[in-house]
Amino acid sequence: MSGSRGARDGQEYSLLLDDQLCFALYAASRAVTQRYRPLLDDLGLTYPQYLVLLVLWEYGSVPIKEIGAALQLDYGTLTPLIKRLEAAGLARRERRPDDERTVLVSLTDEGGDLRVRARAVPVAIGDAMGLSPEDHREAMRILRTLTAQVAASG
Amino acid sequence: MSGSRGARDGQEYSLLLDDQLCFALYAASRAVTQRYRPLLDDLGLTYPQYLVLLVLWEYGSVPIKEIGAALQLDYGTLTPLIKRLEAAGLARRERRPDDERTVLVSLTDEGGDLRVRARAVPVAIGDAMGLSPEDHREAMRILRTLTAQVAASG
DNA sequence: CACGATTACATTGTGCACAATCTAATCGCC
DNA sequence: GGCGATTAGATTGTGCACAATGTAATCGTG
Repeated sequence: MSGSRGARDGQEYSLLLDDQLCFALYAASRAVTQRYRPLLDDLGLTYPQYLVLLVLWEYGSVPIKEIGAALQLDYGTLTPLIKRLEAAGLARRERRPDDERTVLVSLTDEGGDLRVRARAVPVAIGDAMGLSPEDHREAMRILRTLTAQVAASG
Repeated sequence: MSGSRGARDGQEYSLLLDDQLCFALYAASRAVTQRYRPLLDDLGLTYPQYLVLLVLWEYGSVPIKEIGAALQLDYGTLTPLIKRLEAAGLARRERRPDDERTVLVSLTDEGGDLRVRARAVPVAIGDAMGLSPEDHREAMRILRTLTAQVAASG
């Protein structure tokens, strides 16, 4: 199991796959995304598209930059993604009149209506994760700490 | 088994981005991968390529199927990835003589040598995550629980 | 041994992620 | 008003992820 390896604060860092929190994180993230897939397929969405709609449902009309800030995604990801939402008739893109650099993304009626059908999604996912309320809270706390630390250490 | 959950035992599932553990997980995973990038760039690797090398360093000569089982990745991801490792001179691909269906992946000398330089990577990442030993253990436990539950609920 | 089923892998196509580079609109400052 | 710097966004290219489909080798059973 744990031999002589890099250590700090009594923690050991090996090159063994199963020892790595990073891999556990990466695997968990992909497993959850896969669990989302059949649910989101029914809505005609991918997981990142669903995330963009969460932002739009919450805030209404939003510049792409703010969507990127909320989701930590860049234009290279968002520009084509939002164009696909537009092609699907769920979102609209329009330049802000008083600043033509900014593209405001807003919901069509169809995109707004999807919110009702999406209500069941987080419930189903929360259920599938099968964590106790305490573990759920702990996971949120640790992941936020980790994300903040990792971002700050760059 | 823990039974049904939903909003039922005191947890609430909203459509608000910040409430969602799934998003925290997704964001944390990408943040960690980004933190890996500069470290792995020095080795000429991407994160998934690094994961494949972890498996090879640990087990030596491995069929693609087993690499996929260890990393939970399919052939569509692994076939081109391993071909890039081969093109970089780090890995070799050869058919198993007694079963020509199987492709055994093994390390070149150069791929083996990279292990020494990679030792510093998990240490740096563990350091950047900045979790206490207790939180680190808790995170591993919760993520494994979550991954197992989510996979089983499909 | 024949032959359908299975297995291991490859290929194709779509959609993220993200770095690097580019364009056009706006702002700051004189 | 003129002009360099900044800002918002688009584009291009590489590399995952993963579904769907295809192919060749092997196995199982009669």
